[in-house]
Amino acid sequence: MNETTEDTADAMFHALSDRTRRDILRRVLAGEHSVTTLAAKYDMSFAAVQKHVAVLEKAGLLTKRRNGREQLASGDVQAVRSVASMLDELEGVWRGRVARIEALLTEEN
Amino acid sequence: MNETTEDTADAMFHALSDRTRRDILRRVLAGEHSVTTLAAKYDMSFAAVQKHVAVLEKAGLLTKRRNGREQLASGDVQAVRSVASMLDELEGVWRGRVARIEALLTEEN
DNA sequence: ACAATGTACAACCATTTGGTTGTACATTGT
DNA sequence: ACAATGTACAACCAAATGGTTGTACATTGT
Repeated sequence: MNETTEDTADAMFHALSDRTRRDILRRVLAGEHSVTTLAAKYDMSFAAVQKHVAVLEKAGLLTKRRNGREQLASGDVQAVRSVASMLDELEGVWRGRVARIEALLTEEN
Repeated sequence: MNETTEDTADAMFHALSDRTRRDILRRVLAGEHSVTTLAAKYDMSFAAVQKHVAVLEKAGLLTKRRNGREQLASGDVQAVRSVASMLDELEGVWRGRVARIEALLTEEN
């Protein structure tokens, strides 16, 4: 678990901790959307939505590509999976606990 | 996706967005630890660690049980799995995108 | 050439976060 | 009875967060 990994974990979980950002991520995982198109869906300023997109982008959960004057955002499923695998690691720790308890119980003495 | 679900998602992802809290969660998933035992592991005040434990508890990722004057904290693997399933849902959205593209490509016309 | 569109970013503001110290209180051990 | 231990919580503080408005700038359409 190096430092960089923890930094990106911080960024990813933080990005996912806001419901507007999770909703944006759902939309861009389903297909490309321009920032303006996304902004139209929410009851807040364009700048606010643009910031949310930037947070998702910094966390690596979303990428943008230029198309004329539009910025098309797309969800990065690989990044989503990497978050899932962090949780798997946690579940693995728990399984270790259970395994140790089992070992104690079946120990012959 | 009701309101309460989004609230707990907010709380869980937020709780996971701090490396100290993820570390605490790892420890308590591996086995019960008192708050004081946990606090000893980190270079910060007892109160700070106690707050982190409270955040994890509020998010439902950890439960406490009293044992004399100690509070023994234990990780809730079910909660961890529920976070994982939220990510699965997101991945499902992405798979839907791919499926739609595939359908378009194999469409006969 | 110029207006309209799409984006980025700065400056600002209220609230939340992550830390601190100090205090209070219950349980335990002597 | 009293000291030590384990916990909770309030009050405080600096920094980050999530929102706003305003400005600047590139691209497109007429």
